[in-house]
Amino acid sequence: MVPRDFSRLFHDSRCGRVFLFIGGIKSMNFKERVVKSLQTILQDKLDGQTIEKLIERPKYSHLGDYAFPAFSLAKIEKRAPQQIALDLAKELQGDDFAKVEAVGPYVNFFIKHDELTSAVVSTILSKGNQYASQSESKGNVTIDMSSPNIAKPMSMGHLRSTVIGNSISLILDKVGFDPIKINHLGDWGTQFGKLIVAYKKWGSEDEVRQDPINNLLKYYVEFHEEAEKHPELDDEARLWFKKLEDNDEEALKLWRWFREESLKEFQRVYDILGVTFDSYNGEAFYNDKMDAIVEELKEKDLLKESQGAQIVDLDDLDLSPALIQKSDGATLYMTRDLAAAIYRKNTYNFAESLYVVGNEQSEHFKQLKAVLGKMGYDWSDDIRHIPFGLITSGGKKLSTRKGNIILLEEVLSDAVRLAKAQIDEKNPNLPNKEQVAHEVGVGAVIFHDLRNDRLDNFDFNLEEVVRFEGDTGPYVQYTNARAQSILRKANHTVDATPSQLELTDDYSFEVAKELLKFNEIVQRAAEKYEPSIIAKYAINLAQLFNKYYANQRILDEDKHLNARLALVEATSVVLTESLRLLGVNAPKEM
RNA sequence: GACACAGUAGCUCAGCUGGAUAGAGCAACGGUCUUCUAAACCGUAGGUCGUGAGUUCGAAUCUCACCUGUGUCACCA
Repeated sequence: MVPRDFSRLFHDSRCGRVFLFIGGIKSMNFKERVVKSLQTILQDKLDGQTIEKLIERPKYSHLGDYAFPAFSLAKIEKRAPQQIALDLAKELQGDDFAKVEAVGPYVNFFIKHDELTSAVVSTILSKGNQYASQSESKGNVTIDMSSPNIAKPMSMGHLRSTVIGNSISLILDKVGFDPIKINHLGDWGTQFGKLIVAYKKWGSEDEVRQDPINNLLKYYVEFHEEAEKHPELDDEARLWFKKLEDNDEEALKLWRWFREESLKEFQRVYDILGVTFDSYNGEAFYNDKMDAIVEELKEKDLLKESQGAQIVDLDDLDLSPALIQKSDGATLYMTRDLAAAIYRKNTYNFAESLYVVGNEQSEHFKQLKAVLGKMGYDWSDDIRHIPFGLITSGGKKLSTRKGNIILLEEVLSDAVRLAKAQIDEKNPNLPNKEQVAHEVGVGAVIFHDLRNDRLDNFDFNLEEVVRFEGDTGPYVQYTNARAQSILRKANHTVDATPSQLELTDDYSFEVAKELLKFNEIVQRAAEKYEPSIIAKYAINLAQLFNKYYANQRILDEDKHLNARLALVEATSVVLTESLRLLGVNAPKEM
């Protein structure tokens, strides 16, 4: 096993050979090597940048590790690309590659297995979980995420925002940003008028104390049912919300109580998920900042009256108008988000401001950006809506009002229970069963949510969500646990000198090539705010490692033992780090 | 109706800025545990990439039209 303070040990014991080590790292850029060798031949025809853009990674490994298509040269030279490829391959023979071969119109480059493996593995072992990290500081990024509504239980819908936002924060942190996670709680609005009315009519203090959220929800659903028959209830609700806004003592007291009880329950779910926040400033927090916004809009001559309401006209941008103030003078969602955006800029001076909110609100965020732009804030360009797809149940949209919800906490506890049953069956002597069951069950749910493109809609299906086989979180965790198990059994301190890490078989080579890709994977995930890129990568790496594991004996006492163990260790580092970036734990045993 | 997002194997989905034979997982069928955790591995079967044009040496990928699904479209968030 590699000791924890491995990197220090490495440098101390090998300072005499630092140059050699640096040489190993430099040669990590194999693509560059391909570009350079082509460039020396093609100087007058194509520049380096063009060549680099043309280089691709073949789909099949029998076609090499990098390939150069000769089509664009064919145009320049007016010759058949097949012929050009043949000529190029002939010229490129030499020590730099294991093989350079023309196949049809392509020149295929084969990297030497031992060279690539040892370069990648030594780099990973020396950097540990800092592999693919960037230290350059890129500034603050606020992330608006989770944002459940007070007095309503967290549903699968909130899971998406929470888990995607959390993963994005981890990914951005890895590439050098300072994420600030903001839970913009839905703790204000007319629904509190409804809730107060419902509580006063049908509720009891005892009930709320016993099971706050479920009973508050019950009142809320009941209100909507009754209000269909008795519309005057809505007027009553509006009245109570007005009281709340006017700091009426009874209304405020109830509001505070509902909020406090709700937060306690949310916290329980966040603890299960392992998610923390830097701010819980929700809608209510901006209450006293609304007038200033309305004033500012007025001053900048952006407000217009329309049908009794105050709007900002966005016709010139092909957007429907942004509603700032209702005809009764009350402010709206948009107004609060304007206040929040400005407050966040002033408080955090963000480089980017992200909103992890469902796709159905994309229009709203376009409007928000547009209004901020019209207000003269050039940083409105730094505001980004990170949308995600809808979760449905039985093909229907989830609606708190109609009582059609999937309780997040129930899903999580089901998942943990099933994970526990799995452990009892497969590994009954495992120490720490409860802890591992928790990590595996919750990991399955989180991973399931992150493995697909954010924007994909999906219909909820418990069996699907808590599956432990195939393309799942537990599969990745299991792969890592097997790797760890080997390292435990080996009881061997890995020597990370590049010359001690050379492997030549195809299975290990495929693993090493995948490990090499981690850098650009992290980069792409950060650029696209897309955790699924990491999740897919983790599955891919796990698949390749499992093939290696199934086909090559690792714990054999021969001269390559150290190299094989080093590859296992490096794989475990990257699998663990991939899972961490998704917000999933990687138990060492399961 | 307008706008947005989507349509790839029976099901759930990959397929990066266009490139060589369209890939995984589930489900089905068959094989692999005296050897490093079988939550795994190997094999078989399964596809008019919604439809039709266009751009290109080359299109699942880009453009346009159409069809289908979902969402949004002024006092909810």
